[in-house]
Amino acid sequence: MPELPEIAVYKKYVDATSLHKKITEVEFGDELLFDVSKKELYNACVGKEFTESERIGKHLLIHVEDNDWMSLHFGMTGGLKYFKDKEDRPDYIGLLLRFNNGFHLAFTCPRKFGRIGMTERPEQFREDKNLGPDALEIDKDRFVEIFKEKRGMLKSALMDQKTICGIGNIYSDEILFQANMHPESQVQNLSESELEDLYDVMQEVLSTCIDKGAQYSEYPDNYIIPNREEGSSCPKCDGTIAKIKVSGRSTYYCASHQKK
DNA sequence: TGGGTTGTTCGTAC
DNA sequence: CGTACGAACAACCC
Repeated sequence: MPELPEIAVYKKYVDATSLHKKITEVEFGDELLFDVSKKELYNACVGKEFTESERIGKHLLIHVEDNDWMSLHFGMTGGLKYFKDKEDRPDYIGLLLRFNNGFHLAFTCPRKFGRIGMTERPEQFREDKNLGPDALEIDKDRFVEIFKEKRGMLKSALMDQKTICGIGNIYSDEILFQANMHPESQVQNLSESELEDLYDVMQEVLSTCIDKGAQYSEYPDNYIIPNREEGSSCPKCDGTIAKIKVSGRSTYYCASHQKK
């Protein structure tokens, strides 16, 4: 379920399992490559090690020793699995790397919206993808500056990857729920102090969710994510969760404590 | 069975 | 140029 917190957890996972081991084989499953051929990717990786990784928004970049960075985008259903035994091999593999210790790293993606590429360096990638500052790394002043210039609906702005990157449908709902703000509020109507509050809540939600390993079941009791269902009772007040469409996406909020 | 789904991108309209 | 909307992508899940 890949938005910023999930990718942050994938980064930790890659760092803990897959760095500094020689890659001995690369296998391709479902076609997820863009701007790189199988041959290029294969030649870039075999005989090399991963040295470090970086997260930019919902993208994970992994540096190949003496070479470029592999870029992973997880779409709606992408995931990673590090495994050794055949019976642990996951389904829906898009890319499979074998290491010299007998383990494998699989990039899985049942719905095939994931993308794998290569890029020279992270900053280049950010420019090419037209990504705004990362939601977790941006500082408060810059956030306020950017949002003061924005128009349109608050939820759309939070989800717009070129405004800030990393937040998608699920976490924008959570941030607005915790900030007591309506998803359809117009950004230009927010005061500077409201933008500062929004920033603080955004940091709090993202870091909490990363701390919890992006496991919904571990999230605080007053989060909407585990209660993201029309008609369920609000975990923060005595309201009821409503469902609307914003930016074409299903949006859940509490009309009692999230006012426009 | 059909509708819904955590993401991105495109065309179109304003 | 920035924003809004719908459709498309693919396949699983209930």
